[in-house]
Amino acid sequence: MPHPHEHLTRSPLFQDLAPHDLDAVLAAARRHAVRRGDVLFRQGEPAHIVYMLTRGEVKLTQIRPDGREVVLRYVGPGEIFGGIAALGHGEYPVTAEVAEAGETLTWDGDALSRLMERYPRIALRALRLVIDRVHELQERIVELATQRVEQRIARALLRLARKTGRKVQGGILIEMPLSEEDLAEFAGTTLYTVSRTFTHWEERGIVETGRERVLIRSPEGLEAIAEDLATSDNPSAF
Amino acid sequence: MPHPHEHLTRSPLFQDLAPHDLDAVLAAARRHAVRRGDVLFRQGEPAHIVYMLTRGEVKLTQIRPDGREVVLRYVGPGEIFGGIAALGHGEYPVTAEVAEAGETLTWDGDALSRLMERYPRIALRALRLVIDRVHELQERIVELATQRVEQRIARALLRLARKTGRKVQGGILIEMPLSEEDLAEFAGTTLYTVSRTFTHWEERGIVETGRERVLIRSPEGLEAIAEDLATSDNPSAF
DNA sequence: CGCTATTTTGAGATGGCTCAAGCTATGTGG
DNA sequence: CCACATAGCTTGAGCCATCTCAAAATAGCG
Repeated sequence: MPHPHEHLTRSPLFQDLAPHDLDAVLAAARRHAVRRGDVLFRQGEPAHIVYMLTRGEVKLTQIRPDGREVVLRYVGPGEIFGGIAALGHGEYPVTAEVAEAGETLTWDGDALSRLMERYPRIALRALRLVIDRVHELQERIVELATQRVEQRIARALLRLARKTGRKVQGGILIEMPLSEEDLAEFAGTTLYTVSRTFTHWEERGIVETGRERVLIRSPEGLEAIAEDLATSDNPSAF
Repeated sequence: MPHPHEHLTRSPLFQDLAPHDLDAVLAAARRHAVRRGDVLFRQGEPAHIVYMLTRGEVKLTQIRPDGREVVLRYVGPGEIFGGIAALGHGEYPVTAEVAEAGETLTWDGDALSRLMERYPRIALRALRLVIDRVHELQERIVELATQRVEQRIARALLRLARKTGRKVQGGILIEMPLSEEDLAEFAGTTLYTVSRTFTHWEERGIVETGRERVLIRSPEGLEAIAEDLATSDNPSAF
């Protein structure tokens, strides 16, 4: 096994802890392999456990009474999730489904609370992390309230690219199975509109898509759409 | 002057501190009267100061490049704001404007950080508060992504009623000047649609509105609309 | 090699926005 | 105290971006 602190130091949450204290944190954690499709917890369940993803990809969704699903966040390696509930109120506000196989570290919520009282820096770090999430969520609210679907899809893609994109020759590949329906639920639209948008973009050479696969050929083109700049190459399109 | 801890104990942030420690916190704070229209800070300014509102009402908005404004939150007495930025990154992500005159307590962000290291419970409390905000923001994202304008307006009103509503005979009065434009920016729509919606609701006896004034006559009616229950009294309306 | 999940495309309906214009309180200065 | 200005509210007409529903094409998977 590699250095046991490897995964922990990767997370901002534990960044300014001394190695000795990291041991204490690690000792309280458990390790689990997770597979695509696994549901780690469901919206409404009592929240006891805090997760950290070390490999893979997890999708956090909320399901409405009418069955419509909204993706609130894609979680990548090094990120914490579920903690937000386990430290706050009693229930998970979202459902966590594994989008790509990987591995998690888990803590008992109470144990983590105690660690935080002992190591206030963890609490402060956690606070900063959650604050970043607030900013991100606020940004999405503003987007949903003011932007058109095409711009929102562009932004959703760029966000995913930043998180799980890998540079390959010819563009940036989103390294996780991402269906058009997933993307629609992330951008707050329908799979039909995503499909049509992709068709247009493909004609303009901005993306290349396949079954659950997206390759961004022109990040600049996407940015331009996201920022609502006049798209000089074809102003009348759309 | 009344008991000096009065305002502090009102805030959940300092709830489980001993009186002696409260003194330390209060010593680091400054008090200011604020008037309607005052801008406490603007989006993009470097964030040094954390605010707590003890009286009045403050509106937090984000303004888009195109000039459109989105209301992200109404802050009522006892609530903290700005802290989210002062503890995290360097800039305020929103603009804070006083919607109703009142009074603030302010701290220097660094000073509060130090208080948190000294009293980890404050950090944990803060974490819980921010977590609550995350839940609220997530809820709004789901709303914006899935609900119709009428439902969103209903929910926006109910949220405001919970925060600043006062029971009067005949209903619940929102105790702050609230224009239809404000409400539109809060619900993610236009003032025209809000006006039309109010007209319908008024005909159905659900609300009573005046210049910057909203009285909710039938909270149940509003809830029904918010939950998208079939409105039995007039299913074909709208 | 057939089954199922994913994607595409068409046609049609519509919710909500935009723009334009008039209306009505509220406050202000003469 | 009145008349005028201003901010807020209402209403109409038209449009169009996006959703809905239906159906076919495609691509993996077992």
